[in-house]
Amino acid sequence: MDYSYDTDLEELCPVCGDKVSGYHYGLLTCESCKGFFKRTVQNNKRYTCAESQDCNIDKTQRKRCPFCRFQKCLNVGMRLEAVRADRMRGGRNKFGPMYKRDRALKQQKKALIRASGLKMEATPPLMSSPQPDYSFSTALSTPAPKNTHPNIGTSVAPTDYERNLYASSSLSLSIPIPAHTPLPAQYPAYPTLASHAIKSEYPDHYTSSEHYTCASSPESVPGYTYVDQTPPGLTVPPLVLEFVRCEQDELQVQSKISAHLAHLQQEQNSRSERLSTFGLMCHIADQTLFSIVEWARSCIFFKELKVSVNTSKTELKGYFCPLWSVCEFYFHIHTAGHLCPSGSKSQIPATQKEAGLFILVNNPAALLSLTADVKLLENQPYVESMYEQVNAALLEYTLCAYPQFPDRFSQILLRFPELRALSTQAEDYLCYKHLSGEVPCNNLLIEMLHAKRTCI
DNA sequence: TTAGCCTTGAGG
DNA sequence: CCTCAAGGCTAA
Repeated sequence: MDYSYDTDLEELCPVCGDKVSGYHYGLLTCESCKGFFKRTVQNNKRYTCAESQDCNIDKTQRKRCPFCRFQKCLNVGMRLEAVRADRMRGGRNKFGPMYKRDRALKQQKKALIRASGLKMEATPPLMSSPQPDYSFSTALSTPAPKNTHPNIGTSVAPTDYERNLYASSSLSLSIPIPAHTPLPAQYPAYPTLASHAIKSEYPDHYTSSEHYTCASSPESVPGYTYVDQTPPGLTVPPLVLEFVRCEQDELQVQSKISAHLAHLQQEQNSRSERLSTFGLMCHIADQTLFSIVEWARSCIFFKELKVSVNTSKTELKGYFCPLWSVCEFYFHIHTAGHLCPSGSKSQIPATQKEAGLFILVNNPAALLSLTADVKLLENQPYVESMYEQVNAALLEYTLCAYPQFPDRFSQILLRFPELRALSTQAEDYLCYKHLSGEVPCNNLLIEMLHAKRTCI
């Protein structure tokens, strides 16, 4: 058996890129960053940066600027509260279940990629490439002979940058393994933002609050199963696989949101006039949107379109429409199921099963939702070809993953009008709130809304 | 101060 | 029992 796919997925320390030695203080890191983080927090160390607080941290330079190294530790999501105040050794902390879940997700992803890699060698899956110039392989900058299906598992060597992207996984890895296999599909694909406060294990030197809000309460995570093997008969289209690979690391996204909420909580405590619940929701939505933009930037199609948060407003204008579509799609999926206050009316998805249907194919489906805006784009042929490819991949995937539900694909497509109606409602509501001055300043949501309305 | 290796101990 | 993430130790 060829396990070379494993090395593609081998984890690198998100702080310095060194080899990971296990879960430390909230996520997978190397031994040295673990030690560094521990020393810093335990001894309440304060560093200063000799440069402009944006030093590059990698394996060779990590010793140069402890300030930026610690900053990066926090940014990638290492948890202060995992450092023990009483210095007790051994045992387990409340992050245990979180680590376990993360392991299970990674395992699943690995199995999926490996299985489909092996499959592809045997039988190249179908995929339409109406315009060879814009084929998937072109998007990956690897020339592929005409009429030969590109095999991303073997023919494409990812760049270091891409390797890093692949190394981290899953904002919402939820590629289904067919119905008979027990799967964590019942899990929220996105952290449940329960307002569950856990007590810090360490007296707080870094924030004024004694409590941190945990994005997902680890002890409330229900049981799940490891999936060591992808069931036979499942062929995952390379494109879907590519989406799986470029998904973001769920633990990191989780802890970023958690850190953001802790920060907000702190601000709330010190501010004279507090944010409304709606204002808080806007902040959370903003955080989510940032993650989406990050995802979009790593997505091969958007890479081709050179989407960047740094591109100028005019440049962005053209891309905001599709980007917005993706965002609204994500936003609704993630908010509908997990962020909406209980009792609030959420039209999608109606049942758990449907929730699964949506979440499971969210990336290709998000791209499919571009269709309505295709005409507004400059690089129309490219987008159209991309649409075709995503379409074909999703169709193929649903047919393979759910052979017992041959109309799954059309079911998904049928949901789009509903989604669009919902997002229009959400936009109107947001506009109304914005006009009445209730949306916090510098809100990315509003910025995107503006961009969208001006470009239509 | 760093980072590789060692010891510990709750939870499975 | 075993696992594995905490803290501890120590040579460079």
